[in-house]
Amino acid sequence: MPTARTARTPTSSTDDLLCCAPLTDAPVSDADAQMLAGVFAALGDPVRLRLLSIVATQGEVCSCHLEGPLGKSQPTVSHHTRILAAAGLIVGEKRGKWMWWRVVPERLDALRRALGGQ
Amino acid sequence: MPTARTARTPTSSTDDLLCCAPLTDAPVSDADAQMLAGVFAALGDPVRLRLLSIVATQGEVCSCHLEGPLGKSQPTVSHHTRILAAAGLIVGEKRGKWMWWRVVPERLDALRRALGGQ
DNA sequence: AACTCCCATTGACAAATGTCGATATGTGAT
DNA sequence: ATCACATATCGACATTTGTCAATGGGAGTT
Repeated sequence: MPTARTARTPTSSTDDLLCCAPLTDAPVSDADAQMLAGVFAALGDPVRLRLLSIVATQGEVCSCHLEGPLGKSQPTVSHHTRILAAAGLIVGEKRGKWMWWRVVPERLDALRRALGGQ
Repeated sequence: MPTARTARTPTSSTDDLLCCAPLTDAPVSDADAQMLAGVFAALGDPVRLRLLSIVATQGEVCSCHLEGPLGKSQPTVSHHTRILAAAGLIVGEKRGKWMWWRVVPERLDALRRALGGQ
């Protein structure tokens, strides 16, 4: 059995509030891995990625405007918005009959930080 | 039915070689969504996140050093390394009996860019 | 009131996924 | 050649996941 190599400096400075330290700096904890995996899993579906991208570029979109571009049924769209919202990637606000969705930029920032690389 | 809001400038400058334009700039294409979702799905499992984090911090790790920390069987570890490698997040090199894994930083960079946010 | 529209929830189903035991392949040492 | 060990693959299984039809609950309109 060989021995390990080239260990890097574990520069875990200040864990940011939104998420966890970069996973390239130190082995991610079990709890952090659980939470992070949940967010990445939310992005691990092409329909949800397109949904998120549409909301991000439009700024604010109601569910009724997603059914068409995504080519999915209304329950399916609702399903995906719920998952993205549970992951903290989008938030919804009900105004009248319509549900307006927008992205949470801080969440995307936190994800980018979690991916390390500075 | 309401109308869309605050469309942002679609500044898709030059699609970088490794991946796609930031999904916050313009609606991601169907093909790009498919590919991106595959990579994110690879990160959407806590065991794989811990595996990747261990490899990233150690610099180079052989499979035999992952079984213990991950608390998973040898076939399961092999399964996860295969998925991460297929996603282009790690690469393996066989030296003697051992398989050495290391991360592909460019792939993480591409992912961070895909998440947009400057 | 009744009607229409938007959205969430439920139930069902096929498909994909994570896990492990058993087995196969390959490498190095004796 | 034989043995020991590291890894990959196969088969099986339970669980999760993506999808839609059907239904229910609100909100606005007539």
